[in-house]
Amino acid sequence: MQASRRSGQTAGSGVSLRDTLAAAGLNPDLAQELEDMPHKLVHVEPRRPFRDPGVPRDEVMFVRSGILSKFKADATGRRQIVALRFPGEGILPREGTASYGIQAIVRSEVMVGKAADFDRILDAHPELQGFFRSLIQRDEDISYEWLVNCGRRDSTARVAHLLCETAVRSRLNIPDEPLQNPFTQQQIAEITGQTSVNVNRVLADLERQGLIERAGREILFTDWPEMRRVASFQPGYLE
Amino acid sequence: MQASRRSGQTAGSGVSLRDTLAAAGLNPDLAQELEDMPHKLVHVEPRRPFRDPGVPRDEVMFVRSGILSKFKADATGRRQIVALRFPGEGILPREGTASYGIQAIVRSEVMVGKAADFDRILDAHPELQGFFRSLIQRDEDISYEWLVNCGRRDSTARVAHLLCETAVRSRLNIPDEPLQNPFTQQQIAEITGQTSVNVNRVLADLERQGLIERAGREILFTDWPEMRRVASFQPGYLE
DNA sequence: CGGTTGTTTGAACTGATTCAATCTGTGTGG
DNA sequence: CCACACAGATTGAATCAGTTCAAACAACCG
Repeated sequence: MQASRRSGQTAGSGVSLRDTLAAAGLNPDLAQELEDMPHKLVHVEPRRPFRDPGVPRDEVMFVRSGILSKFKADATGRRQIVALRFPGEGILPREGTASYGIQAIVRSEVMVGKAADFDRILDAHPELQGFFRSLIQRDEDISYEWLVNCGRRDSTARVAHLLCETAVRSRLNIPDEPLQNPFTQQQIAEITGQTSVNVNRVLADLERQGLIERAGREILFTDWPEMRRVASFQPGYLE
Repeated sequence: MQASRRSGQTAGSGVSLRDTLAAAGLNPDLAQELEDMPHKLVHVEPRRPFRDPGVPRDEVMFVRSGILSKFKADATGRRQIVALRFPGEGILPREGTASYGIQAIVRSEVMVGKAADFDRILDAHPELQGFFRSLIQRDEDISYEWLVNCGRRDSTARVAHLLCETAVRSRLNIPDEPLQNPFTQQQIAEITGQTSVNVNRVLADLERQGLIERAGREILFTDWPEMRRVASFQPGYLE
């Protein structure tokens, strides 16, 4: 990672950690120090075990490209995806074991560092705490919004809401730029708490209603205001 | 609050902040310092507006008795409760506005302090950060479990799971001690993402199956192992 | 007593699941 | 270049879990 200090570009493609942190308001020197932390750059293949539930989660992760998912399973083994991490987002280390596992949605590049190294930097710079606290609060807000989504919205709104959130978190220029939909219908089902069969019908519905157009995995938002209304999507919770 | 320094008991009933923090592993001097922070002791009436969504949340809260809920509403106004706070738990301040509102489930005593005062203590004692980080992670784990609950479990399991979690978080001695059920059926519906009518049928079902016995608001777990199985309740996520 | 809030029950309806089959696109090896 | 395998998408029919609407009932309280 040392090479990056001069060029401003780290090895591999994707989002730069330092730039992301700086853009989020962090002191550039601190951002640099975090980027210079010892770490591996891991290429994660989609839908293969990456981190299992119930094991210690003593790593910091930063997504440079692709998408990671946190998932749990109920007693009968049905999977529920409980959180996503887009490029520029990360997963903080935690005490003890994590109840959730981690898998990639699509092929992803992830920086993985040791919790011990991360904590050392955190201890040396108390002003980092407030910064990470507000990142954590955003994640909390997203969880709450997902709970509303699963608990209170009908199947169509749930899928529409996920598409809206995905578009915004992918930093798309909506509605001009099409969304390269990263999810299989099975994954959308695992996020929105339904079956893939129904997701398929809902997507067809959304297209029939003229809210989206699909070409393969590509989704174009042809009526963004109406899409937001159907999804009851208020992007405020994403900041 | 000064009076409490000597007696170890603060004004009003309920859980002591200092004792709770100390029991959670915090240095007793720090626990005392947090307890001595300027604050009001507020009595919150159930199901009346307490804190509205969309306003700044520049307060720390600590629940001494009763139960607080965080709630959101979808576009059509249907409420979803996204988190609960039992005695000994709290709500941390946050930057900007909160997307959720706060209401009491039952009459509650809540210590309410200013974020500025709280942050001052936090800044003076960096070792507090790790402590609060692990509290936040528990809340995150609970959110994730709730997502699994809403997304993947059927109506019976959802209600059963909530009852199990409530019993454990109330620190009951299960199954001997009966749970003084704090929720109306409407509130259970708002937590588990269904209608109060169905909650009523589910509760009747659970009783018919011999998993619980009800007397007014009191619930006795007559077959705790089977109850846990039906709910697929693994209390690990509560620590 | 009347008013309010919460619980219980019934009947009709509907959104989503389940199961199963078919279709499509993509990659692989012969 | 074709045959085959495989993962994902699509469709239909039957079923069912949970909603909706409406009404009755119970408990509590000033």
